[in-house]
Amino acid sequence: MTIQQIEIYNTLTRKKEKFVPINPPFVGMYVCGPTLYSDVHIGNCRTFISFDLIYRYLVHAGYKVRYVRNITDVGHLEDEVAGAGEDRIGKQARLKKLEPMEIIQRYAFGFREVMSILNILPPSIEPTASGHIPEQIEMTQKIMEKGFAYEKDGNIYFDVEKFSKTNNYGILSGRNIEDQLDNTRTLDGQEEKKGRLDFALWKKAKPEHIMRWNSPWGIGFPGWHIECSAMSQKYLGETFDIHGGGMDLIPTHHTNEIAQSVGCCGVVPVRYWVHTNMLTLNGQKMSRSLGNVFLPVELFTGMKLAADSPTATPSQAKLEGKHPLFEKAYSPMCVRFFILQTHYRSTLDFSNEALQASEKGFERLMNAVNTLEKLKPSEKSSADIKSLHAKCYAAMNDDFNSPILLAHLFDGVKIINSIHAGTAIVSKEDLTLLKKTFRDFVFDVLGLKEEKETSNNDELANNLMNLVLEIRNEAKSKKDFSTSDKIRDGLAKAKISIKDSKEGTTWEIEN
RNA sequence: GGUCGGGUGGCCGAGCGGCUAGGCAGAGCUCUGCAAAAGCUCCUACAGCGGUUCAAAUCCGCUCCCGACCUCCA
Repeated sequence: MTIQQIEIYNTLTRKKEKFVPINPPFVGMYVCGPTLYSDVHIGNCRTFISFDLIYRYLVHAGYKVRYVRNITDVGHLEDEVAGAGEDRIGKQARLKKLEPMEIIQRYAFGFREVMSILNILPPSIEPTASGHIPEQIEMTQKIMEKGFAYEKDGNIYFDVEKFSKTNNYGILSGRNIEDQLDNTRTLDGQEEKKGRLDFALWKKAKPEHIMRWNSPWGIGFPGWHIECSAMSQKYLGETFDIHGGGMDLIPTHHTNEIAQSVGCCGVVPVRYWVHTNMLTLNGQKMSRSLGNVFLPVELFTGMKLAADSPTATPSQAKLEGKHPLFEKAYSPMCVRFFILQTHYRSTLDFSNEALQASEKGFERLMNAVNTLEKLKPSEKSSADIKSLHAKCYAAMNDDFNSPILLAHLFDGVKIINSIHAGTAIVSKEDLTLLKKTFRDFVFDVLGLKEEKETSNNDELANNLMNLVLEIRNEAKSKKDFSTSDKIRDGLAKAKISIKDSKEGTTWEIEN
C-alpha cells in the first residue's frame, strides 16, 4: 500500500495544506474528548465520528497513528463568576450524594457505549485529566518559571498580555489581542486576574469543592485548558502532527492550549489544527446551555428518556413516551451515514426529513454491498472500475471529503445494480477491485456496518421461511395469486419483506 | 458592538473561474401476475444588485438574511 498524499485544511493557515507528518509513517493525533459532567449528546458524537473517519483513513492510507483522545473528569468551574467556586461534577456529587468518581464512571461508561454503538473506534490512548495531575502541576510550574504565569491567593493565572508581547496569542482564532481586550463586554469576578484574558492554570479549592489535589500552591484543582496541553505533550511530544476538536474550542480552549505549550516549551505544539463544525437544530447550534440537546439513546429509539432514568446509557436507560422531535427511531448506522454525508467542516442541520433520506440511501448502499458479493465476472468491463477506485482515494485525500466519497460509491452502486440486472459487465480483475473498493471504503474508512439481522444465523427462522416461501412459490406457479399475496401481506404485517427475483425469493426483517 | 463563517434545485448536501456531484422526494417507461427491488429517462439550482473576465454558483464591491465565537460547550 502506497501512502496517500492527503491535503488537510489547517485552521492555523485557513487553507488546505499537504499533510507531511513529522516522523512518517508515524502520526500523532490528539482530539479533545468529552467532559464527563453529563451525557454526550448527538452533537458531540458528530465530532467523534468525524475524527473517527480521519483516524480510519489515515490508518487505511498507511500511516501508523497514535490517536489520543482525553477524558476530562476533574470538574471545570461552573460558576466562577458568581464566586460559587463549585465545579459541575462536585455539585452533582453533593446533590445526589454520590462520589465524584462514581458519576464520572457512569458517564464514561455511557460515553464508551455510545461510541461503540456508532462504530467509533477506540483511540490508542484515552487519558483522564484526573490521572495526570502531577503532569499538569509540573507544566504549570514550568510556565511560571518562564514568567508567563503568576500566583494570586493560591490561584495560578496565565499572563496573556505578557505572553502576547512576544507571541501572537490570537494566531489560531485570527483575532488580534487589542480587539479582544477592547471588548466592551464586562465580566464580574475578574479582580483577581491582572488581565481580562488571563486564565487559570490552577485553582484553589474552596472548602466545599470535592475534587481536590495537593499542589505547591495549596489544595486545588487544575485549570480548564492545562490537561490537554499536559497530556498531549506526554503522549505525543512537544510538537505533534494533528490536534482536533469542535470549532467552538478555537477561540478559547485551543488558543490557550497553544499559549500554554509555547509558554512552557517555547515551541509551537501542533502542525495541523483540524476543527469540525457544529450540528444544528433548526439552524441553531445544539448545546447544553441552549437546552436543545437530545441524546443518542433518544434518537436510536425515538423515545424520550424518562425523567427518573438513572442513566442515559443506551443499554440501561429508562425510556417513556415518544420523543416529540422524532417521527421515528433512527438506527445508529443511519445516523452515522447521515453525518458522513456532510463534510466535517460544514454545519449539519438535523431534521427528520434529512434523516429519513439518509436511511433510504444507507439501505440502498448496503443492498448494493450485498449484491456485489453475488456478481459474476465477464470477459471484459463496460464500466471504468479503476477510475472509480482512484476517485474514492482522491475524495478522501481532499480533506477527508466523505460526501464526495459517498457520491462516487453511489456511482458504484449503479454499476453494481446494472451488472446484476444484466445491463453492464465486469471483468474478473475489475470485479475483485470493485469488491475491494467497497469493502475498504464502506467498512474500513467510513466505518459503516450491516445492521440488518442476517437471518442466516437463525436456523429456525430460516427453515420456517424456506417452507413459507416454497408454499408461496407453488401457489404462484399455479397462478393462485390470492394465496401468494396473502402470504406476502401476512409476512409484511410481521415486518418481514420479501423480494422476488430471477434467482428466487429473498426475505429480510424490516427494522 | 467586535471577529469569523454561511446563504445552492421540493428537501438534504458537494463543488469554489469553463466540463454544470450524489442522496431523498416527484413524473414517465422497462422488468414483474401484482408488489418490492433494480435499470433507463425527465425535473438543471446557485440570496439580491453591480463589477472583473472570452467565461462566475465559484473572484471583487455593496445590500439583505442566517449562524458561530467573544462566558462552560464538540
